[in-house]
Amino acid sequence: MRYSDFLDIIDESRASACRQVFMDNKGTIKIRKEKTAVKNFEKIFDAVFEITYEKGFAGMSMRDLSRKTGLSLGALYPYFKSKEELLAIIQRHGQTLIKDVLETFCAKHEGAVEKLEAVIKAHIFLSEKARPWFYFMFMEAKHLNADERKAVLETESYTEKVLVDILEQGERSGVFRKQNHILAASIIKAMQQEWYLKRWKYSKRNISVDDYAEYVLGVVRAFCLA
Amino acid sequence: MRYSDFLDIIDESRASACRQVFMDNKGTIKIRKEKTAVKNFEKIFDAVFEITYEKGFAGMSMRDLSRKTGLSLGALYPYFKSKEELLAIIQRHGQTLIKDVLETFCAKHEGAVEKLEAVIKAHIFLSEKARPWFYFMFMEAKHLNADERKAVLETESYTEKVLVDILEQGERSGVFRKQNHILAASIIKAMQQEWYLKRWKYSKRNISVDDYAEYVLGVVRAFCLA
DNA sequence: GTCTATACACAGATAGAC
DNA sequence: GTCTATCTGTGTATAGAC
Repeated sequence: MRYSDFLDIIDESRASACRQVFMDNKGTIKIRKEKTAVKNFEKIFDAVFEITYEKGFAGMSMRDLSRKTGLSLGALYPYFKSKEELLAIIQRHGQTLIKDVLETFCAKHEGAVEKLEAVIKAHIFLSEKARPWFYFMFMEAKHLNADERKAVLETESYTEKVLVDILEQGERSGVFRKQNHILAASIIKAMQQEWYLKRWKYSKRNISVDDYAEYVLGVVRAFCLA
Repeated sequence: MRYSDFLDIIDESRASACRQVFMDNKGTIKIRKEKTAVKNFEKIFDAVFEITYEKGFAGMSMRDLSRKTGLSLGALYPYFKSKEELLAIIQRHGQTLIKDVLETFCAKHEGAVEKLEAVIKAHIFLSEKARPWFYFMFMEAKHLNADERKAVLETESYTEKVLVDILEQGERSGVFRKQNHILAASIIKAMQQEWYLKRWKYSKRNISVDDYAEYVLGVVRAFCLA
């Protein structure tokens, strides 16, 4: 699977993400018209990611956000009831995104080797497609309140468990070697994370997401295959 | 080399770090007595790391810092002329720490394999010894001004280059296989980073720094050795 | 839905007594 | 060296006109 194949399979666009956010938060969002909401959420999220990449979420003032989106301070609040809530909205959507994609690609294969490769690549490709979202989720998780933070840890455990289960399945069927699968899964996750945390390094060096994903799979084969 | 051996070789303690900071910043620090300065810098750094781990550096107010250190607001400023300067002091010291340790352990070996293993372990062990420092450096680099930020990127390039040079040396002497050494170095750095970014995961699971370092070396051998 | 104007809490930083 | 008191700017959030 290459990145272009991945894009054909999942239809993840900025607009669809914003529509999803609108549906999931109808309770707190004061805006009634979907079209308006989607259009402005696009502006808002883009602005949040851009400003936050520079100075962090805590360092972003609502005035910064107002300036960058072109919406006034007063016009922002109908979209989220507080700055804290805005953070939570972004984090929650990111988590469902990850879970949905992993489930989709897990279900596509039976054999452990194929399943592992699909799941690893899907995660890297999703983080490429929604790079600012992933970067934001990682860097700003600490600013969530206790409950939301717990949800992040649960997603973290979930994605690790997906990998561990596949590795165990492969050990039983003899394709993967016997080893500490938790450590193996952690290393895999570390390599996936590298892609969206240090993206600038790879852009500068013309290393594409396909290059990177293939390299990671080579490493994984080297230390997992029996 | 095990973690305990590493500790015998480098004499890195909280007090020695604070003494170094005091010496390196005599120009801006208003306190004259070394003993006082070291004692309070220990309190200050501990407090910064603890508060920042919870809410980030931008989210830490000087009043938070005052409360946690037990020093009044007015008593803090003689130690650094602004909050921004406090951030820079911590980042600068962290960078010299990394460079010094890498140089020390690079010089200890001739062969590429031994050199690579020593350098990888030294970095992981240093990040274990100064864990909060490393975590802080990574998470708060974005709040530096342009010049200090450039210095961080240079340290990043430097540590990567150390690895690439060793991999190339080993390729020439036939012990490492021919491959994209930049990607190899990046993956190694990603695994090192994992240790201090997700430390809680490993504490919870009773995986020691020696366990982790050995596992990483196993992975490295699997995809680097000829 | 979006605007302007504003409430009021809290930030970083300093002055000057001890 | 460290304290308390305070200056001044900026933060989030809301009210009410359009």
